Amino acid sequence: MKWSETYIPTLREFPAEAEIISHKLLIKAGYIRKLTSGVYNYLPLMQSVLLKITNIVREEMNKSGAQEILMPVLHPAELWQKSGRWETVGKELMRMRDRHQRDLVLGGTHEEVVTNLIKGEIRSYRQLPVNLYQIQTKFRDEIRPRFGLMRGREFLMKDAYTFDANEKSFNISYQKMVDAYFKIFKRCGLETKMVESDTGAMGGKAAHEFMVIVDTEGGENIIFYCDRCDYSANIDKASSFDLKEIKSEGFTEKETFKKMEKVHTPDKKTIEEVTLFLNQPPEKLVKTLIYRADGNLVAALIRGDKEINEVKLKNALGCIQLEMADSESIKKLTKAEVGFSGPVGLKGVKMIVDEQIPNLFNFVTGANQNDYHLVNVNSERDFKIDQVADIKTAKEGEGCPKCKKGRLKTDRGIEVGNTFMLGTKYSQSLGATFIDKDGKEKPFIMGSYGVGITRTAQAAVEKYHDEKGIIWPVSIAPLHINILPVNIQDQTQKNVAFDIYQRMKENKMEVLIDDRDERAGVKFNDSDLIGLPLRITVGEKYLKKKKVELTLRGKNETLFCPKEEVLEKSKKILEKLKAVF
RNA sequence: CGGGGUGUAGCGCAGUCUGGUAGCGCACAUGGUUUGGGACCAUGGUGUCGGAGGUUCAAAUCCUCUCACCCCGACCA
Repeated sequence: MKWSETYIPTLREFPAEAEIISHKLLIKAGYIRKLTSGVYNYLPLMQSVLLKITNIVREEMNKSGAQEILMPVLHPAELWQKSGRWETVGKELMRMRDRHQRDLVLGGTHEEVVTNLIKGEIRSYRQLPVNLYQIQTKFRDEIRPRFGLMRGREFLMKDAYTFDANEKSFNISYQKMVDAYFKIFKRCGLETKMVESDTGAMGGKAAHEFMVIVDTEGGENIIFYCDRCDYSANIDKASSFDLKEIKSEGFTEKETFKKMEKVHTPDKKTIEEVTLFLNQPPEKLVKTLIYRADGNLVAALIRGDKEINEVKLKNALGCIQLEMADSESIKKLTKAEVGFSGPVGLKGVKMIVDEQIPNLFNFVTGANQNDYHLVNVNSERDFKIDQVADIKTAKEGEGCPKCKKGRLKTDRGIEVGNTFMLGTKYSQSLGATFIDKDGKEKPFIMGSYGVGITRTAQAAVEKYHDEKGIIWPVSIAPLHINILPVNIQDQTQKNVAFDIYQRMKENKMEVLIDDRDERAGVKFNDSDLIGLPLRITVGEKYLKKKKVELTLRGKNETLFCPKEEVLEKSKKILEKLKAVF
């Protein structure tokens, strides 16, 4: 490829619209351009990267026995109504109407369509298992698209769906996908961590996410892992136990119930204020948070030093919509300002408490009266608990729920893939069944598996860059080599550069030649910016000695070699780079 | 949806408070000098000032409405 004939619109300045480094670099280096919020054009270099990634995905999927298909983007609303997701997915679902006023959906995932596809056609357990996948554009009406391709409204995704006759077979299918995913990301140059995750609107029994660990702001997800065993989970799933509960006496061993008393706490609303005022540790306080779950008010209780995890709360309540109640509703319910809510005497609401609460004795709560708190409150004696559940957010340093010995640590990650154990949620709701060995009709056991293609590309940039630009892993670099004649006006330089270029092309090497009549600085900077792994500099300095320079992107060292040997040398270097992945 | 902010040349921005010829840098075009890390000189082209309405002799500037985009939060298959 000649640079002069390729659309690579690099910028001198960082774009104002981008926030994180990978987004800035993709725009500056001429890989992507925004059309509208969360929607991007992929320019030639980007398209090449995406093809590299999809090829890797395709190879590994095919190896695992999956079959590639292509399903429609446009779905009838009816299917989504049958599965229930017309309601549960809510506003993220991109909806539209046709000229007959029929509701349609722009697919953001294809469980409904794929289930419908095999329904009635796969009738026997003998035809199972089946794994179908596609690589296709997906639509999600994100509330706030951001970070370029990280959270777009339109993006490329590989999605796969498995159908099995029984749990045993399903577990094998699931493991195959997990193995394939580790291979896919590894081949893309990305180490990933597999973490337990919430199933969300997807439904099903369990789910995992594949995270690229980064230490930049691009890592949107907080993941927890144990420093002793292999436990790891994302923030919405991670559970933990509190070391304090075990260490400090009085929390687990029964204290004697003290008499409940009302104390005057003027203007002390926050945990911090009450803690200071009453000289009690935050662990002795209990927060009462009023939520609205599918329209009904719910009181959620949690220890003062913990944070509620709304995903966990939502799951525990089994509701679709969950939001903090507005202050008017709270005042009406508690007859007090927000900040003085408490469980004692609260009527007409479901009382859900975190699993730590039943172990607490003689704690402090709001009194449902302005400027008053209650001390020495005890559950069951002073108020009734309707439900106990883990509804708190895990914190770094807390105990591992799996091995009980290690402590939890945190990392920031970019979710590049996910896998869901769907069970029979979709096969049942859409009536997709087969006849099993025993002659009985049963719903398929399903799994679904996604890889964000565009997100993976950006995750690689977020992971591999320096102050000058992108440093692509060789396996997904748009091209391998950039030949840079320092001064294209110089006939010798030009001839040598083009000679190398021609020979490399004849050898099917992936090569770009910067044949632009630009000054050296511009070319060097652009070369670093677009981030091809190997640069071959042809300049006056060393040409006199019949030598050209080989420079690895991201490394400072430069190798000199006679121009006759550059082809072999380059091949060797690239082979070595490839071997790393 | 709530809070904050921005829309002026291809890109980055000034000008808006205090109404009076629409600017700067980069990029672009032509000519020349230069040529190993974002050159220099000269000349030149470039705008519905996001849109609509209003106030005014006069609006990028003031008022009303509206659209788009960005950030924080809620949300996230």
